[in-house]
Amino acid sequence: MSDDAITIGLLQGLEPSVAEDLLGQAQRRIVHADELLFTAGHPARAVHVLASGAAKLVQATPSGAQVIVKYVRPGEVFGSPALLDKFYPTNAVAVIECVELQWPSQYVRTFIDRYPQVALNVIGDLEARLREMEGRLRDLSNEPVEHRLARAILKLIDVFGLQTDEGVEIPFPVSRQDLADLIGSTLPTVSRTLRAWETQRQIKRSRRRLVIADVEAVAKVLYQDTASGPKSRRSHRRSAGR
Amino acid sequence: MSDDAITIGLLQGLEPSVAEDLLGQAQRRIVHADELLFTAGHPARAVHVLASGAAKLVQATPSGAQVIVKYVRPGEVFGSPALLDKFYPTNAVAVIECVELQWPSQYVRTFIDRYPQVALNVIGDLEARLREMEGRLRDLSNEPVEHRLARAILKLIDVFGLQTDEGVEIPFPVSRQDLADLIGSTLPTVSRTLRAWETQRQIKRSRRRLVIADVEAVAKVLYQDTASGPKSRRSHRRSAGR
DNA sequence: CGCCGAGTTGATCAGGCTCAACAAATGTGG
DNA sequence: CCACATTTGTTGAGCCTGATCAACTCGGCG
Repeated sequence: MSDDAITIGLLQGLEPSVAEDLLGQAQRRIVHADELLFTAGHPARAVHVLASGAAKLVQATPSGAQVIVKYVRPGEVFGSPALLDKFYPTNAVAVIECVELQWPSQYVRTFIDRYPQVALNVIGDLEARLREMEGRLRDLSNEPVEHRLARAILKLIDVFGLQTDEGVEIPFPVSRQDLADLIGSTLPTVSRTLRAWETQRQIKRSRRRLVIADVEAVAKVLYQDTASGPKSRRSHRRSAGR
Repeated sequence: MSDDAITIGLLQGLEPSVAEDLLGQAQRRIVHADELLFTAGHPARAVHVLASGAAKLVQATPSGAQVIVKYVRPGEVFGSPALLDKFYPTNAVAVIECVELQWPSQYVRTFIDRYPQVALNVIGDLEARLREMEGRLRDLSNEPVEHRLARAILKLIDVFGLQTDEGVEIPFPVSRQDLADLIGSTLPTVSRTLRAWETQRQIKRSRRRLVIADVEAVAKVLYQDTASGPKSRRSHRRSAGR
């Protein structure tokens, strides 16, 4: 590939020459941090993939609150509503400088007609997102804030984490508000929880970046309740299993 | 079509003869109420569509709680992980007697190669589900139980509602526990809320079915807080936009 | 060096979960 | 067809997590 070292899901399983061809057709664009890649409600005219950087898909609620639907990593397809001539359902915001590839939806559709594998690749990405959303729904329904926060951070590590000498770093700014929007909580609550972990040396912050010194310790939050009482709450939600 | 009056999303946009062909290849099966259509964790070998009836996709959490990921209506594709040789991520339970069509994943894939429109149809269904999940995530993050319940019921009406002389009926049993699992709440809370509406004549129950006498009244819950104080809570979640 | 947005932290309070006991409805057997 | 068993729904009391409000601190940037 004549490109970055990322693997573009959209092109998987295609003959190298074909992939090359499709890649050549892409519109390439640089988007700076905090700029919009696309806007909720606008007609979706193109299918998007990041070549580098990272972006978040954000939905604003009528009441002014925000929900971060997803952090997009390089290689992942987003904006696929374009294939159906729908509208973008979210804002896409670059969290650091990105290189973005775009294909006009019309073009992708004709490409799919010739190489249906492309459609399967899109289906794969959508399925993965659906699984992820199901998981988040489950968490939001049943888990306390502390667990949801731990999961969110572990997920960020898994997807974006870079090993440094200080620990694993998330290579873009993630504010407390971002984390709150990600787990359906509030800034003060996230701050408190995170602060506790910070004093326990599990996590720190260096120049606007999140650095996780002890990933295992964060994971452990999910199993043993951190400190307080040994009484597990929220147990009796359903008396008998089917 | 040689079939029920439902429209199968999977076959949209295909030549009638082609659709007929694919339909003929389907494995047809009757599933009784409360029986499993497929089981979470098992390898997904087929793509599914309901010809009639209704099913729920249910995930069990380790702690024994359940989450209803989705109610499936006739014509909708489910079990699409099969296309990628994955595992079913949920249980699928018939909520009333269903007629189910199945296509072996292998077969669907070859069919997609010939008629890529089928893949686009799957993508359409997946996108719709993703939008739905995003909405639920938003609700779960920001809305009180009462609103979530109203939304869930309105959605059920929209998808499955049948007009009767008593009002709009959901044509299969929906327990309080089901509703709780759907909105991420608990049986007692749902019961209380629903009871309040029942005494206000917005909703009743007749032989295990939910009957909504006054749909507008339920919708109104979303705008004006039902009874209590006129003070809207959860307003200050985010001070300034953007 | 002082400003400004982001983060910290305390105090307060309430939505809704938990526990628990009772009532209603559905199903079963005599 | 009625009595009992089992499941589902109702309702009360109490409490806890986490939201809200608000004041203050920190850190980066002009």
